[in-house]
Amino acid sequence: MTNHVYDKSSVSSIYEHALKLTGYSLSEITNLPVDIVNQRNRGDLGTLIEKFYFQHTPPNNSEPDFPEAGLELKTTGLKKNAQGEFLAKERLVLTMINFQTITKEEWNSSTFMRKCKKILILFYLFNKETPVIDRKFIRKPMVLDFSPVEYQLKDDLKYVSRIPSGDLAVIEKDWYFIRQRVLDGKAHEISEGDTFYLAACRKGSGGENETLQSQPFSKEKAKTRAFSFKPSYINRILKADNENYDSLGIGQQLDFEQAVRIKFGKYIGKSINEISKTLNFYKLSNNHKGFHRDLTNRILSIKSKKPVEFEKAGIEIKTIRLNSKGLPRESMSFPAFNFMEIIEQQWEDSIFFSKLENKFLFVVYKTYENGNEVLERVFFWNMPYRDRLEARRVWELTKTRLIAKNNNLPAASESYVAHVRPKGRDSKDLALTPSGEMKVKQCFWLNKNYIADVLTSSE
DNA sequence: GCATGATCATGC
DNA sequence: GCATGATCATGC
Repeated sequence: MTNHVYDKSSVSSIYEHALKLTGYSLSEITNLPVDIVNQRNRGDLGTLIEKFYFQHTPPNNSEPDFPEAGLELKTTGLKKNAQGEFLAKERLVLTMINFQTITKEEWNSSTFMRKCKKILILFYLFNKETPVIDRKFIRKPMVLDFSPVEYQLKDDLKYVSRIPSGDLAVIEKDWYFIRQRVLDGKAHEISEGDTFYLAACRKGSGGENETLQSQPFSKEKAKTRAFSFKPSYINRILKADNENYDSLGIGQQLDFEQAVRIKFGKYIGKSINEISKTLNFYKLSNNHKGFHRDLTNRILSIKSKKPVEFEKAGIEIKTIRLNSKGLPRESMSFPAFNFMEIIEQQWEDSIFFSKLENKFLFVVYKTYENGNEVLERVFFWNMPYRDRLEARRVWELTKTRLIAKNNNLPAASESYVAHVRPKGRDSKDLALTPSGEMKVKQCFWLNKNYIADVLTSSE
């Protein structure tokens, strides 16, 4: 058994103790009681770590797990992507949102800050097949500190990762946005996609058993929610190679909406030709399929694929081109999926799922009858929950058919929201299907009629 | 060489 | 005219 070899009132001592877990799983580094090892559902890894590794019982109130040190402990799963990088498996849930009390709080003295001002994060390698006690902590833990930079007198704690003041401003604004929804009696309309880095995610069982909460300024019951960091934000923390990205300067002085307005404002209503001339960027060839997308990046004056703030917030930039009737010319494509992989996957682990959870920046160009194409409007959008359920249905249909060795995948006529279509370089860009047949790579698409409705309803 | 965002082409 | 199939250019 592990002894109390650390000081519960010291962040650095707790951190040093946590550091010794690196490279090991809980079962490797502690002698767990037999009943825990044999238990089928062993429960939450964070709780087990506190109990059996730290020999610590956290207070059952709004204090952090280690009250004397002011430190909250979190464990979170990582997974490897195709490029071999470790990515957050899911959002990092921080603390429950109390609709009754948040309306009376201010950010600096909020329940959130009281509990989460300093967070010790332990990263383990997620694998569905591996029991939680056998999951290895594959990288050094990290302490995330929400204290404003100016209050830090000395920085001798090398492991502390201070949240940059620009990010802190975004997070604070996100927090106030969520509070405002409750003040407006709209807690039931809150969605994870409303905000940028800090989100109000659903918590507890969904479906029929879901328990709903009352809210102070409306009779409507609202879903239980918790504050969380978006996976995209955790991934930025993990990589921290921000110097390779262009920044829009979003932070204390500038928020996302303002930044977008500043960048695009002067070009709204202008023709492609005019914008092209102003930015000295023209079609690179007669058949430059990505021209509008590339022009959009020029408008944002970025060289990287997207601004670093968009990377952190998980914002996807998509261009939509409308015909003279105001209808999208094309459906909207997503990355090609792997036939053999999808049949093993759960919806929540799919690429399509994570893409649809993202926020989108839609950049809309419209061609008028005289042939003039104009930058029409730019706006942020999130797919409503009910439509994500429909997209899920299409995804599940795809999976089911592939498993049944039926390669007729869902067509646009089968769903209001999404369909499956080829996404290859050419007719030779094939991939193996479960039926054994090679088939041109495919991807999920959002139907153009669906996009048309999204545009109409967001006007 | 390949993933990606996107557009082109065809047949009903 | 539209749904579906096919393919393109770019950038890393």
